[in-house]
Amino acid sequence: MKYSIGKDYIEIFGKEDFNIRDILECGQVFSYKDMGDCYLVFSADKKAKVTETNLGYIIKTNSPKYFENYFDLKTDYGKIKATLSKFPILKKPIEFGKGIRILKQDLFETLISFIVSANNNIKRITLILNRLRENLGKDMGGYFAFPTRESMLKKDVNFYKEIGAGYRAEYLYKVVRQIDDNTLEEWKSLDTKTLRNKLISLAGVGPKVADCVLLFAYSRQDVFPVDTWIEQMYMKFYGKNEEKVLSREKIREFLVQEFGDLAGYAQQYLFYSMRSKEV
DNA sequence: TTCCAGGTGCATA
DNA sequence: TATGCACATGGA
Repeated sequence: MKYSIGKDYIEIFGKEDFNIRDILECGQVFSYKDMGDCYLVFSADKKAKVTETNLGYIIKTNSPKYFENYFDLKTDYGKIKATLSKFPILKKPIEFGKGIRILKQDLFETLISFIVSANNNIKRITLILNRLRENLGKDMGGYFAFPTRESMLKKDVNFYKEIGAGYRAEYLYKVVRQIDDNTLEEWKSLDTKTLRNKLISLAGVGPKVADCVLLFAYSRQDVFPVDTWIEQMYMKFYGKNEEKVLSREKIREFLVQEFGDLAGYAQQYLFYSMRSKEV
């Protein structure tokens, strides 16, 4: 994909491998706002404004280098889609979500966000995360940064309950005490399996949340987050002749095996199309 | 009213 | 290793 970077912008040429709606609404991220004529994207303490143009997109931001990495602009999605399209069940999902790119999100923000996401709905997840930003995030003038671990350490369990986190309040209170400021960054050097186990050891992090953090923040593609939608997808395409429903762990093992190093991408196309009822 | 939302933690066998 | 249940909250 062709793009150019300036001091305060990135210009994307072409729309085949970059569709901001697909990217933001495919379920990998909660920190954005649909403004009608553009999207505002927030990550950690940074902001970008993404507007569609005749030729492609223009991304206005003070941190173009950061968002070049965030949007994973160096990866050739045409190639990934060509390879995955050989799987019959992926043909339609890829056509439907052809503009998806898997983001490289902030580690801490992704961890906290997906802990909040567990057994929750998108609307409420966004609400809780916005309250976190407004109460604990740095005022960046017009928007709030995602809270730092340090700012979250200052609050007790009650605070997290008051902003509507429900029983996840305990998890939030605990998790910021289980890691220090460098932990998540240091874990980057670990292999996927070891890293996954480290994540699962944290409060509020089980297999599904761990896989989401691995995929959407650590850029590990050899994972396959299995949730209610993927469960349905599995039953629809693979589980027809099975006597009893497989456990999520078994489904995960099968799908990682099936798609190998591209499992993460495959998952996102499938998830997006299932949730949009386009399969 | 009941069910569900991108599940996790814990007890039990 | 696998199964069952409780867990806050709000919308459909």
